[in-house]
Amino acid sequence: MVQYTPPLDTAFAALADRTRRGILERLGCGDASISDLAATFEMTLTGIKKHVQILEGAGLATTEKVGRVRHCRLGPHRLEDETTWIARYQEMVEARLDRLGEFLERTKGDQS
Amino acid sequence: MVQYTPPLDTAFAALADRTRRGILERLGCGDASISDLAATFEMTLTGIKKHVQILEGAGLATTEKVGRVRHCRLGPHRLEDETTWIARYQEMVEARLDRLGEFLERTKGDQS
DNA sequence: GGTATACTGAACCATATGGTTCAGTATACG
DNA sequence: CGTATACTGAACCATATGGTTCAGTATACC
Repeated sequence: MVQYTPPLDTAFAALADRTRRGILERLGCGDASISDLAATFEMTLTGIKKHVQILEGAGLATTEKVGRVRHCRLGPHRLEDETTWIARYQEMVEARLDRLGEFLERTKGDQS
Repeated sequence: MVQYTPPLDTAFAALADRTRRGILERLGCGDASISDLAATFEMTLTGIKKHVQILEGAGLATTEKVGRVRHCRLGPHRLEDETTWIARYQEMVEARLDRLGEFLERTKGDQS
């Protein structure tokens, strides 16, 4: 079995790390180099590079090497599918609560 | 250092697995037992139980043992913080694109 | 050309993750 | 009481993850 990893997996996994979310927030304030990020998050260049690669793999960051510095920026992925999935989950939870409320409503006058 | 795991980590990590998302979708159609889920996802009871525990830890599912069967249902967590985080990310990406567009607009007439 | 800077890659390490098996325990039911 | 069912827990396993160090390579700058 080839066990293809679905995009939702990679995006959610990328977001499941504090440091990576931090990097994205940092990039929201403007582009940064690997060194910049390493300084900000007190981590080795190699460590930061791995995180950036994961973000890149998930489409949440893009990088471009200019001279000896690699510039990192946000995007291009907008997390549409992830948003949709979560919205559906929220609807399901709501629906469950609605059914519960309905049940309570129905049984309220039913007491013998 | 205690290295406390932030809630966003656990929620996103819980969502980063195909099987766990499948379980949540299944629960959206109605409560299910461990055995039900094991049959649906062709996995051992133990395997399913681990996934359910992770979902429970993330607040995405609740379970209650009645007799010998454990009933699993959705909720209570509504993923509000996760939604908020993603929305902020999306705003940042938009803002980045806006700045880029603005830059292109500004330089368009600037050609020597 | 020589030196400092910025990154890269391989190797390594500890721990986490996603799964299994197998031997229980607890409940239901004839 | 005996047996089937439903789950649980411990042990184990392979691989992934999140980090490091160290030895490069490539670019910038005097």
